[in-house]
Amino acid sequence: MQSRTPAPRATGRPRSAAADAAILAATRAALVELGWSRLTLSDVAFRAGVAKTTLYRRWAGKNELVVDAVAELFDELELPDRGSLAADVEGVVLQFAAILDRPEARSGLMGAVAEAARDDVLRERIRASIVERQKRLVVEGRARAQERGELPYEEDPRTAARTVDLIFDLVAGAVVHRALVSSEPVDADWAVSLTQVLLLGIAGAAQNPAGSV
Amino acid sequence: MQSRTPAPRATGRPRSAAADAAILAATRAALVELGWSRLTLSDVAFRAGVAKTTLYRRWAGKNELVVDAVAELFDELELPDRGSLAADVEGVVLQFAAILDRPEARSGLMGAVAEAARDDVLRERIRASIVERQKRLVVEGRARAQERGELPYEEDPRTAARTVDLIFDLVAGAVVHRALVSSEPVDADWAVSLTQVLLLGIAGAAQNPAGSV
DNA sequence: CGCTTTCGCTACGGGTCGTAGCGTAACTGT
DNA sequence: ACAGTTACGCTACGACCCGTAGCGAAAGCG
Repeated sequence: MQSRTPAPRATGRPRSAAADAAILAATRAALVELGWSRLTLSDVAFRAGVAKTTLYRRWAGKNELVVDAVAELFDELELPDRGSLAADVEGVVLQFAAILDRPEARSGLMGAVAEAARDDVLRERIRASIVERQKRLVVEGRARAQERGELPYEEDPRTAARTVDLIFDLVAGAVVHRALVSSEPVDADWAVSLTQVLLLGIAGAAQNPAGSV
Repeated sequence: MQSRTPAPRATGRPRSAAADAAILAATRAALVELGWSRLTLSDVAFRAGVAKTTLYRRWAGKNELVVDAVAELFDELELPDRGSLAADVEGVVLQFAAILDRPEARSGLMGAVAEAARDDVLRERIRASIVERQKRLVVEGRARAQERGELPYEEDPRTAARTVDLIFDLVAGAVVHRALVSSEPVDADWAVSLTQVLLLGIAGAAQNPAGSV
């Protein structure tokens, strides 16, 4: 979320926090109207009502700016206790899908990931500000399921971390792939089917025909 | 794979098939060296040894060109019979990961998906030439597992198609997300863990500690 | 009230875009 | 063999955006 200022100096004129918010909002608006490739920093600066040079003082370039602008979208993800692991998974899947339905998330997220293929610093920035922000939901839901007795406890913290990572990539990856690559809708039915496979496995899900409507 | 020529005319000078191959190869080379954003059509034309105008005669723009260039990468995916559903899944996951390890696939695929957020035609092109090309592997592996008795047959073709789509998005999405978003390695251990969750579900995989090494 | 940093503004060279125009090359049908 | 048709290579063009530099003014701190 932080622009890239290493340390806020104690002296001199402070940076306008309002400008930061305006710039990030303008970036999202530009993503909606123009998409990734046509988005220009000149345009963002105009929309935000700041000078173009101010933008370059805070962000190294388009990639970093968009990552920060998109990362904020995932702040609205929550995980209310819906009573069961299955219900929790279905809920978060639909929430996540709603975010990915917004054009600023689609083009911004994928554009940033594309650029990260050749930029180690950007890749780490994505991992820190987007991936970690979402992964907390898995940790939370998992702990809750363990309290309910729906999932076993894992003693070794390394094994536990690996499980969390796996579940996260499975769920988030499936939703992203379905919505953005396969271009098919993530609706309630699909969320139910996904959850069944996740909890029971492929064969188990086929026996229980709840996903077939 | 086809450029965009609606119908090959019977008269006049035919288009050079060699030029097509050279252009697509040059596109991949440019993706490796420059990435998505710095790739220019002028550069691709120079690498391929053709005039820039030739490029614009065959493809509408960068997006379409890259989709075609990247789609060819997935032709090398195969599904040899490894004896069990689990082994088949693990094998294809590692194959898929090997492709996604190549920089031309990383930046090209994600860049195209990013642009597809605001381009219906491009989205359909991705679906047709990349998604469908991969989905055949799921259909094949599934049929094989049904013959082995590892998976139940589904009579309703609509239900069956939905299952295939779900499994495809789960596996492909998980691999893509792990490799490109989470930026963590897709190795044999992870492939085993993924397969276990897919076949047995989360709880079932935790009981069988094969993925913990 | 000096010191420091940010901000808005203007201007600049450099690069890419996508297209137009022309002469030439390649292939087809009569 | 010849006319018809299409693809190709080449050059040139205006338009746009990039990222930076330089300036005076504004906003905090001691």
